[in-house]
Amino acid sequence: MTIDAEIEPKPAKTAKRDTDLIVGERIRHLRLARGQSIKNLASGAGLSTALISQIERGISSASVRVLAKLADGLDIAISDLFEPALEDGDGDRIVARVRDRRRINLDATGVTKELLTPFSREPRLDIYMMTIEPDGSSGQDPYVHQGEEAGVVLEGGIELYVDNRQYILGEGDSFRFASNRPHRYLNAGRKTARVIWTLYREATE
Amino acid sequence: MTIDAEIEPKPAKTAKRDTDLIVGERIRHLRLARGQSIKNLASGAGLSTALISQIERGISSASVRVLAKLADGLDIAISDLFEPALEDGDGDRIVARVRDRRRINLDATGVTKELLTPFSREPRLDIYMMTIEPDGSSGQDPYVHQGEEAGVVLEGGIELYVDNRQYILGEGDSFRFASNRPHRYLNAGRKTARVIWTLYREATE
DNA sequence: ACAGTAGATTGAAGAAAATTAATTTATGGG
DNA sequence: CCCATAAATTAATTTTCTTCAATCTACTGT
Repeated sequence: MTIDAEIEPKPAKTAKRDTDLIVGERIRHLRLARGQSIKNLASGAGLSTALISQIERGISSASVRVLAKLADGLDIAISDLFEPALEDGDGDRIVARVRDRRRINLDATGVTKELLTPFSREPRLDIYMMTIEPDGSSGQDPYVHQGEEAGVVLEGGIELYVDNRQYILGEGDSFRFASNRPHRYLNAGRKTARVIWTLYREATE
Repeated sequence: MTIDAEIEPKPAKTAKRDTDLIVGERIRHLRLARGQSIKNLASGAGLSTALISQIERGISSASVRVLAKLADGLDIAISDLFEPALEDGDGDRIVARVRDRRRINLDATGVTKELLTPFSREPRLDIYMMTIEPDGSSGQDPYVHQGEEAGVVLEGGIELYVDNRQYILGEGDSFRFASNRPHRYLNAGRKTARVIWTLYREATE
């Protein structure tokens, strides 16, 4: 009988070993992005150059105290060092060209909706250009959904209803509200209205 | 309206000495919120009970490696330990009038920034109108902060730099990126540029 | 009330690591 | 080459981290 004294109780530390390296690379990236040398950052943060060198290479695991000093020296929040990396792997583009704009179909009448921001699979912060003809509206039933929205009237005017309250907006006026409050809009004027409309929605997990 | 002449001299060394304690209290709070004992968390995270006790009391400054294990044991992201708790206080207005727009002062040269959306104490989804004169720019050092931003060029053109990559934007072009990627902008053209700039930031405590 | 007991937390000393200061290697102009 | 700047290495010190013992708290039964 073979006695296997080695027991493997731990369920594999998933990618946790790499956290130091990920954080280190993030720090190095941020430092280089603003043209700082290790020595420069070290004096700004009150740390030694050797430590920063090791942290950036993933050899050393920085403590909260050190992270706080580094964040101060880099003028960022500590949490920025741990936010999911969006470095290069994401397929989301940064720029969208005017000729590539997507037109969104709506059941609303007399309304054209164009997505201005680069297309992404996950809805996040998006900007739309809404063109609302006279008598055009979002439809009979108010919208209720997640997220937050805001906008600016560029031309013309609209009537915005939020929680059954009416707001009359002219050129240059703006609005913002949580999207879970019932809302709808209407162009009661004689001129075509153009509105910059922005939406923010959390990524669905 | 009275002009508030109070000056904030310096954000000072914002609570850097207390970061360990703040993080510790956050961990303790999270642990107790799910009815875990130190021992329980220790075995789940693969750490000693004494260490967790010291971290929670602010006596010890946890390293990134330890933070990763704790976050795993608490089933949260590391950044959650540094993000301020968000709350929903809503006394904010829905509409802002064009005549009430607030102008924001910048150290950037040749740039005017106007807040279009209704003012709120907590920054959330905000829309700005940026007017960038020829040769105007965001300044020498790139910005790095939390949140996400997007925008549309209404008139003129700008050069946008994200992660040291250059994007040249003309009228109607748009952009979107996570604000923790180093970014800056510049108007290299001869015409004044006007850009709708939107920002979304989680509520800060 | 009083032991007794079990679970939870804290304290102390040695092992392991992070951190500093000093040195060495590498890189790039005049 | 020589000087200046940046990054990596080495050795000494400080701090974190673990193991284990001690203290504390809450509850049980008599």
